[in-house]
Amino acid sequence: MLPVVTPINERARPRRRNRTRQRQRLLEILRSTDCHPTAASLYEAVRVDSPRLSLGTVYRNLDVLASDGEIEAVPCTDGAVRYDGNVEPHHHFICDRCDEIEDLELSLPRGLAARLRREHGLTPCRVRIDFSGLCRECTDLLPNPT
Amino acid sequence: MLPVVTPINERARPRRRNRTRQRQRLLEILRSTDCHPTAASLYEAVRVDSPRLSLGTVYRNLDVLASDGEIEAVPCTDGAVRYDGNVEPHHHFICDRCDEIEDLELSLPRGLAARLRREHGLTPCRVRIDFSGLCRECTDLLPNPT
DNA sequence: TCCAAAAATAGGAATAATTCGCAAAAATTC
DNA sequence: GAATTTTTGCGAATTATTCCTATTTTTGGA
Repeated sequence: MLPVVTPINERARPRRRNRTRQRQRLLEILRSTDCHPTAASLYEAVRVDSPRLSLGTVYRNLDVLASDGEIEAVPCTDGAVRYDGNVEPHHHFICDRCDEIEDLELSLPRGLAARLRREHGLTPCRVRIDFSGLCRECTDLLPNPT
Repeated sequence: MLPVVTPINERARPRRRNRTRQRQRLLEILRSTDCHPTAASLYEAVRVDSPRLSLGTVYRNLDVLASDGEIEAVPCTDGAVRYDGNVEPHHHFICDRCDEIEDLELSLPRGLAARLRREHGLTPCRVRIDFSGLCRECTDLLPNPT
């Protein structure tokens, strides 16, 4: 049984965050790329400079960053979780063949949230739209339809 | 390095599928509920009648059913994968608090696929829109905003 | 109805992904 | 720079999923 929702003033106690080298570095990497790395590949990347970094720290920091809204976790169709340093509202295109994720700046129907609340009684906080199919490169690899 | 895309006529060799009790039962359960169970809870459910069912069989069959288009795998924000017996085009609302998934029949902007192809060179096969936030029940549990 | 071939299963081992616990180290506050 | 709090590294534990293989089930044909 789930607990009753914690009152706003008691939850998310604004615990102080120290600025650590490790967390800083992860954020840096995520912000400097268009890719959507997994925890494991971030681990590899940071370890080049800081071989003592532990995998647990990577996971811990990705959680922290995500819940602070500094990054976004992207669950993929295959169950993998990837991370995105782009927190501007946007959506994704996930390639069925090479699993690459591409950011999509797509205008979306306004008023969708209002409609959900009005017609369904739901309170949406996030909308995630993932298109999947073939990216440009993989489309080009397909045998030409005759 | 990924292999070149297999030509259409060579792939998905129509391997014969036997009709097994186990797979049948999983499909039955998924079709008879609005819930979006995990592999583990399906395992529990089937084991009530068939205690010899193995978890590997559940996973194998969920994969088979999904790739045959009989069910749909729904990757959630927390990384969990849930399964959906409803394969009609629809979207989901995932509650941030109780993790329940609700199907949403929502009309979506037509021509989105065409636009993606035209403007981005992408070939979308599926569009998955997941809204998340609070479901009706969890909205009601929130302390009243003053 | 019985047989042979192919597909699927149970069961368990193996792997992968993620979380946890805790002592030591680092960051922050004063 | 000492006290306090947060974070880390490390390894162990957990969870989710896949893989392996001998056995069983299903199926289509004789």
